[in-house]
This record gives sequence, C-alpha cells and structure tokens, in this order.
Amino acid sequence: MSQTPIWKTIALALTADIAEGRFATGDRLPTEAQLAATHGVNRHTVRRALAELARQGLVHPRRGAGVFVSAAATDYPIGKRVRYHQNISASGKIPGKRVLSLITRAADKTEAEALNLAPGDPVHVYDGLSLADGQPIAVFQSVFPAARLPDLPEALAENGSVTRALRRCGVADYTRISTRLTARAADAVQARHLHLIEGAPVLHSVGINADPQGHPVEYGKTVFAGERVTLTLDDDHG
Amino acid sequence: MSQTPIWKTIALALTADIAEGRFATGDRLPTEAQLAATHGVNRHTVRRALAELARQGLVHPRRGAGVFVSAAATDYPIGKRVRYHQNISASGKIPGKRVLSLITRAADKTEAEALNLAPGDPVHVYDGLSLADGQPIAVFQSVFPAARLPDLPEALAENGSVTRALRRCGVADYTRISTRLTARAADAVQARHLHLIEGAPVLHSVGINADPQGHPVEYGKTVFAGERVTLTLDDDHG
DNA sequence: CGCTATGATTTGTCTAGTTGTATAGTAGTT
DNA sequence: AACTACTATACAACTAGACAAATCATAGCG
Repeated sequence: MSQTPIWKTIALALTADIAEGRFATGDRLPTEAQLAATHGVNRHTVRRALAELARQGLVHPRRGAGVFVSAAATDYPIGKRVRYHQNISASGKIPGKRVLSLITRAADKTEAEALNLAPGDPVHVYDGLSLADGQPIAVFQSVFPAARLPDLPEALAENGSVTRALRRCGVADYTRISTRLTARAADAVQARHLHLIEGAPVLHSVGINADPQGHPVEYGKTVFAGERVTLTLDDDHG
Repeated sequence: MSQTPIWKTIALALTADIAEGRFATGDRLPTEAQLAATHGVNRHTVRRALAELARQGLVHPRRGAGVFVSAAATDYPIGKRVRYHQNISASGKIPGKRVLSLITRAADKTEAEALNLAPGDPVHVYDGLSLADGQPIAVFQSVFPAARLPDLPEALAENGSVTRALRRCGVADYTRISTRLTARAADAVQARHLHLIEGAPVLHSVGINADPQGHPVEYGKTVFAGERVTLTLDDDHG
C-alpha cells in the first residue's frame, strides 16, 4: 500500500545520508549492489534512485569507478514526525491510572499456571487504563490470587496503585520474575481505549511479579500505544 | 442462499496446501497468472484470495518476484548479559546472521553523540539480518567507532558475530548501558527484509553497548518482526 | 622504474517475467 | 437502483538474469 515508489524512498534516504554528513562531498557511495542489499531491493531500483539524485546534481556516477557525492544537499524534507514520548521503566510504574473494572472470578488455565494456583481458584482481576497528561498510554489487566489477598479490591479501589494496595495487603515488596514483550496490531477494544486506529502497532508486555519468597502475587498484561510510548530498560543491577 | 465466494475457496485451498507442507516456508507460490489458470478464474480473484492469506501473515508478496510462504513464530529471550546465539540455540532454533552491508563512513550527529565521538568521525556501519532456522527475525544496524576498532570489518566479515569480532579487536566483554523499546509499523524496507507486509507491527530496540571501562563500543538499532518474535526479559544478576 | 596484461569490480544496457493499481464492464441478488 | 462478485484490459513498479563497458589493483616483465 505504499503509494510512494520504493525508489523515491531510497532517493530520500540517500539524500538524508548526504545532508546529515554520513557521506561528505567527494566521498564514494556504497556500490549499487551494496545499496540494493541494505535496502532489500533489486539493483535496478537503486539505480533509479541514484538517477534521481544525479538529475538533481547531488551525485555523479562514473562507470567502473562508483557513484560520488558532488555537492551537499541544500534542501531535503525532514520526515521526522512529532511524537509524544513517554519513558516508562519496565517495572511498570505509571503516573495516572483509571479503573475500568475490578472483579473477582475463577482463574483460567493460563492465569492459574502463572500464579501457581489450580484452575478455578478465585482471582481478583483489575482492568485499567494508564494515563499521562490526559493521554491514554496503556491498557492493562492485573490478576491477583484472591485467597492470598482477600482485601485487595478495596485497597485498589481507593487509590488505584498496585504497589500501595499490595503493601496494604501485607506484600511489602515484590519483584518481576519474568517479562515477555512483543509487538502486535491493536484490536478494536485496545484501539478505542488508546485512541488509536485499529491495526496500529502496540507493545504487548506480559509479566509475573512475586514476593520476596518467590510466590507469585500478580500476573499482569499491559498493552502500550506504540506511537506514544518508549520503554526504557534500565540496568540497575548489583 | 449466499454461496461462498470463489476467492474464499481458493484461499482455503492454498491454506491447506501450506498447512500440509506442499509449500514450505520460504517457497514461492505459483504466479498469480498460473493460479488463475489452474483455478479457471481471473487473476483478480486469485489476488483477493492471496490478499486474505497475506492479511493472516501466512504469505508475503514481493512485487516483481512472487508470493512467498512466511515463517512461523519463535521465541527470542534477551537478558542483560545474555547474547544472541546462546539464546536462540537455547530455544531450539539455529541462529544465524546475514551481512547486508559493511561500510565505513562519517558519523552523523546522533551516532556521534551515542558513541561519544565528534560528528564526521569515521564509523563502521554493519547492516545485517538476524535469522533463526534460516528465517528472518530482525534487521539491525550496528555502528562502531572506527578509530578504536580499525580491524573490525574484517573480523565481522568472517563470521558475522558481533561478540566474537569485538573480542578479536580487544574488547573482551561489553554490557548494555541502555535499551529503549517501542512498537512501530514496519516500513517498506523492514517489511521486505523481514518477510512481512508493510504496516505489520515491529518491535524497535535502540541500545548502546560499552566496554567494562564504560566507553561505548556499539550503537545498535534492531527491528524485530512482531508476528514471530517475543522478547523475554530475564532477571539480570548474571 | 615504467609498461603491459590480466582479472576483479563497478556502472550501463537489455530482455523477460511478476505483482500492484486503475478503469471499465457484466451478471446476479437484494 | 444499488450492491457484490467476478471478468477484462492496460499500464506502472519491481525483480531477475545476463552481458557490455569502464575502472582499478596487481603481478609480471622489459
């Protein structure tokens, strides 16, 4: 569905390379074959892009020798779109939260396995929305073992913070024992909550948190809006 | 009585062909014209069937080349010190890398800042493709300071492994000092390399690796195919 | 030292085949 | 009348492969 031909994209990329100093005046560009490989296209497509640059006078090819930069680009369109960037640590502490629903029900097989329970055991399920500057950042679902944390719903309802709610229920500290990340396309529900169009890229995070004794206390899934979120993995180790 | 459309029948037939191994991953399907002839329909009818398979991620078309069978999902764990080869082999896949291009050029502003250099300083740029069982998992670009690692290109060209190449150039060990992750839509170049359709969700990772003294030795960007890669963040401590 | 021969590399050109897109038309159904 | 499914045709964009022509590095030789 790319309405702009590939060769134009490549021509723009090369123009940017020259404009930003990655190739200076007089430098030889990579060979057509190399450019074709890096851009994943046929050599002829690269040739068409180079022909455009040559037409503009940016480069001049020499048969048998290579393609050389003749002048720096004076004007090239800057394709950088303005994006909102929200840095979030992998542990998942996020400023604002909105409770979407808070129910207690039976655990399914996946949840039971993650929390070290038997299928059918009661779990608290907390569906919510993470916000920053009024913008929706992520939708999440946290699943807690109800038997171990009977009073969690009330604690959660008060301030929404998982950390504080857990602390009030006797879990002073907890650590992430695994996190799995992948990129997906937003489904209709996620798109509506995150103010995205359906199919927009979202960052899926599935993780398990455990108390210091190693017992799982939370099984959480988070779906971040790819357009607005950059996950920063910080290495605070010992 | 609404009969099932012809294109759905064709799509189902092709799906069965793939599922039962008559077309393996990476194989090229018969051309649209051939399929149209064998099914006795117009090319556009075949195209609609193929579009459905592409939407499902079963196949990916390449203009001018043909329609190819895509790969299935894999699992790609990363930890702080864990390296690429060990990981994939741990999950039962055979890892590999393919060099797309390997050039030395001037650093732009961003690269210079990341590697603690001055803009215009020479850098080695390694564009490559990460593979598992021969199927593309990610495209990456690694940028190295050329002054500090003059012999890196030859070392890289031999086996493609960044870790071993760095070791041969005197960098025995290195650690990630920052990683940023986000979800994006695949652009045309990424889609072609990763055998995806344009707009499919991909996982962007930008990171800096430094030697034990804290000097940056690599500025790397990686784009994972969201459909078939899950990053697993292990606990570090190791 | 200077010159040439040779082979590898790189750009230029050509032919053929395949997918992507646009437009227009037909038959059947609602 | 409007919609859906399909047909028909034409062209654009890209791939694939082969070969020619210019360049460059190097080895050999006078």
